[in-house]
Amino acid sequence: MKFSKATNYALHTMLMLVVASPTKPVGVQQLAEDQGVSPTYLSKILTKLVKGGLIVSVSGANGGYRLSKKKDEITFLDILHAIEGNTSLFECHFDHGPECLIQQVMTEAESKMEEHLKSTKIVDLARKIEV
Amino acid sequence: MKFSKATNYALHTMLMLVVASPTKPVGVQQLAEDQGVSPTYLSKILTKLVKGGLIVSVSGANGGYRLSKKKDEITFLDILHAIEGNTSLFECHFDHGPECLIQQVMTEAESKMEEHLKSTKIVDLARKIEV
DNA sequence: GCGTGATTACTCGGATACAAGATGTCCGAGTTTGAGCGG
DNA sequence: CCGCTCAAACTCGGACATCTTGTATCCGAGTAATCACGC
Repeated sequence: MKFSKATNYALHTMLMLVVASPTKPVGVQQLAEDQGVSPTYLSKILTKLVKGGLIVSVSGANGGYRLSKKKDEITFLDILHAIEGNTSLFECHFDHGPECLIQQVMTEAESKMEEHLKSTKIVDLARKIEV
Repeated sequence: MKFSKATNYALHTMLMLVVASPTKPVGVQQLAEDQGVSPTYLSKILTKLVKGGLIVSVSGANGGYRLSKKKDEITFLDILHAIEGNTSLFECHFDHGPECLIQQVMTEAESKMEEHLKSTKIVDLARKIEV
């Protein structure tokens, strides 16, 4: 039970894209170099962000990735769900009655975390950095 | 990023032990049978709970496992930490400055979840069941 | 009846096996930009 | 100067390779209760 490295890469990449120019795409090579990752692997992660609707890819020369929408709409939770999937962290596999009490508690706990991730946007961090 | 099945087994086992008699130990075979798991595997999980100080094992005939302390002290978080370890869920591997802003947000979110797990005790569920 | 030994019912720990997911790498295919070249 | 072609710079997607982790099984060792047997 840990967040994957891919999540870490995705979060940092998104932060870079928010700081960067909104019109000009940033190449995967530069993003990868800044984080010390291979470009091919990073592109796999970014593909998930594309499918999640957070960024768009611009192919061809001078291509790369840029944000797909207004940057003040992107929350941490959006990124997490794009990478890790949006399934529940805990799933009781038994079939003891309609509702497992343990499941309920775990789901509530998860919601507490998600609430916080939903209320925090990356652009907030970007502002702190730019100061 | 998911809680393991072992966590599910551990939580349900702890619930059974809380409901059971506090003096008489419960055998692994019965616990395993109730959950449809192999006894040998479940014993591995319970060993973690023993090391975590939540339960004690009684060897020999009529042996098994029982709670090690007052049952109204055992929280969900105790069990989770015993099984999953008590390391942070998210760890930024870069060394960009003393504190990673992303790390801070993730740690805060995790704390929200842990707060809830810490404030919920298994005995609360046991009371609901016995009604 | 009582002690002693054997049997039985348990847990414990290590070794092992298997499956799935995370983490990367490699390569071919498609796409756009831009340079070069001929008219 | 214009248009065409071609190379270069990109991303995209699938197919692998590897490593770690979760899940699970098997077996021998130790331990305590119980039963059997002999005194």
